[in-house]
Amino acid sequence: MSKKVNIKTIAADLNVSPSTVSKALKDSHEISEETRKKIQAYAKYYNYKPNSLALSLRNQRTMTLGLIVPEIVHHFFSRVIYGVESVANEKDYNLMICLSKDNLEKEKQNIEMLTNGSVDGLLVSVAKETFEKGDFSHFEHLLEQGFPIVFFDRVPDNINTDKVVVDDVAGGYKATMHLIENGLKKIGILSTPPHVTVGNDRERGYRKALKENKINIEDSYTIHINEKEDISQQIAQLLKLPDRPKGLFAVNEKYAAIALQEAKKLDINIPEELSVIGFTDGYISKYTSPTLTTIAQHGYTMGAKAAEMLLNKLLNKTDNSLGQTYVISTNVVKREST
Amino acid sequence: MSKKVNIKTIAADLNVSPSTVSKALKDSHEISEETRKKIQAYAKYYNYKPNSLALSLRNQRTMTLGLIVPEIVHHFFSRVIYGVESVANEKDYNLMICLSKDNLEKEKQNIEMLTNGSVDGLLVSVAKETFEKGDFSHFEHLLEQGFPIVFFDRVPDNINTDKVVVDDVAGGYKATMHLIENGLKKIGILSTPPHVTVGNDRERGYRKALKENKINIEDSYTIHINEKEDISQQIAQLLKLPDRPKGLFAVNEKYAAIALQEAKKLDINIPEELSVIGFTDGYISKYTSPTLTTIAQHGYTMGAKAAEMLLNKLLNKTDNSLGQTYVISTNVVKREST
DNA sequence: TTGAAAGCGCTAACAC
DNA sequence: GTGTTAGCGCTTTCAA
Repeated sequence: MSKKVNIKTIAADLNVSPSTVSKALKDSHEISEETRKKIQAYAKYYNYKPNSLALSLRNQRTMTLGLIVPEIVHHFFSRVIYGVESVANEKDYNLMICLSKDNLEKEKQNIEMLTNGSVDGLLVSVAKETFEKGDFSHFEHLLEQGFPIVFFDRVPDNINTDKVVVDDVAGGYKATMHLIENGLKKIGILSTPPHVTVGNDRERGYRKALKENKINIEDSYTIHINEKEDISQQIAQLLKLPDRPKGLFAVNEKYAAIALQEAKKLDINIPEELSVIGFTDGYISKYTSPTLTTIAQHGYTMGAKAAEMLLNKLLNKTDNSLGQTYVISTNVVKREST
Repeated sequence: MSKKVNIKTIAADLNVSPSTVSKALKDSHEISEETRKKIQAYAKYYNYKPNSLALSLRNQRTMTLGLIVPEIVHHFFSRVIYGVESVANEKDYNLMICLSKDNLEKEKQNIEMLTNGSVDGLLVSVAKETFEKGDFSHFEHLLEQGFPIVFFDRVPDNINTDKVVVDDVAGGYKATMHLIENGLKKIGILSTPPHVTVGNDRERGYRKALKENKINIEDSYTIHINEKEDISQQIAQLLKLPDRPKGLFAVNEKYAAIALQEAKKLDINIPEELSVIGFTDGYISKYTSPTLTTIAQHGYTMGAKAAEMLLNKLLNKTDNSLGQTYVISTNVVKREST
């Protein structure tokens, strides 16, 4: 390993002091042109790079943002990451991405690790388990300390902080309206258990649309999928009802795709006999057959917006207007399944 | 912001010296039980966390690994990340993930940033553009310096370094053999342009299988997809041949999924009239209808293995056996499309 | 125009 | 058993 150059070694080799080198490298006018050129040439030749650790320690800022997501094998979060990354890079910020794997303990560890000086601020989408257990102490602690943090997508309800969310209720409403506008009245929903807020909100939108259109809400048309059991089978049950729905709103892409498969097995034609609409940022959706109509979630925009809010906090330290919430609106992307 | 506690403030508040605090916090036997307890209690109460920047600077190691991937919106890379993460976490290493977006300049920037002290070692899957332009200077530079680095999946050919790869030739061979074993002889391939090594290698495996089985290689059965044009149309052309193939090997999941869609449009029954096999780590594959038979790429294993190799370098500094290559073998995952 | 010194937060060798 | 000091790599007063 060719020995690593740093300011001190440069100074020694050139018989000047470290501070001279430091200044010369920043083109300071305090240093004579001659010395400056000499030092810069040397630094370039030996490929000097300032040590970012030392810089961060010195400047008390790391120029990196922390990002905690529940998972990454998920097109939506991948898109979010892209959004965050673009905005951060523009301002010369780097990104440290951590996975909570929807696990409370892991989330706490991530927080711990990231906030020990490694990052200047945090972007978080909260783990499922955290909601289930209702333990937000790790976040509350950070907020008390005034640590800059912006939540997105899966956000804690009772904490007053900056958030970026998708309007899930409106999304569910739009999805259902899309089916209603296509002349359907018997509309089912594949939802999550109630504690998953996004699913719950989308379901509220669904109910709202039905009510507004004076369509009776048929209890047997609502399935709260239990992911610990066979998903296909739970969906098939709905499709096997003697008076099965003609339209189906799935609160995520996976359920929608499986519904398509099950419909096929049961020889139900899509969209003729059953219209299906999903909710996501569309990845599988384009490759199913038929392709899937969905509610676009705009992950990229969400990530970009969240990063923007965080950077604002970091750069204009002045305004500490807490608890802003930015809502990303959704829209229907029409494909073949409706 | 409640003032941040550090060793110095603790020392001042407790009227001891910083080194006493430091030692007490590490349960050093040099410190009396009484003082130790007192300091530990204080630290706990005020939620003291050692500053990782300072630690890294001091210890000359960051306990974090850098990971550069071309993209993240890709199930395969997501799986790789999981693999890396698991292994790294087990050894208390953190992860810094960067995206090159298949862009040479971005890749160079990432390398620059990560190797300025932020990470102890690097895991890289090389950008497409880097291969196209053949500029590996940024990597060569690091290797000269002895910076620990392990390449995976998309690896530079002419650089003697540690690598983890999938046996793409064998994978292509297995995929083709799977079709042949199903009694097919007219087998087409949806491949990439030749400069994409993974596609090229898989295609070589395809040819090998045909040759070994004395099946004539029909030129019109090989499509080198140009992604800048309409992919569906290029695939449809193959399916519209008067004497179209009965089996189809797609070198990635996307082409396979689109082939399924096009076949459907042309009323070609799958798998009765056409068998399709893809190459990937399966995400879309499970949700198409019919579900797609694929060659499993084992992204998780690849990530885990790469991380393991890197950590080995970092932890047992002794053996610097350069240029190890670990090959991950593939296997057929049978689903409905064949 | 240049350099010495202090300090970011931490630790370890070496006093006391 | 506790404290002093120096140093990881860098910058920034302040003095020369």
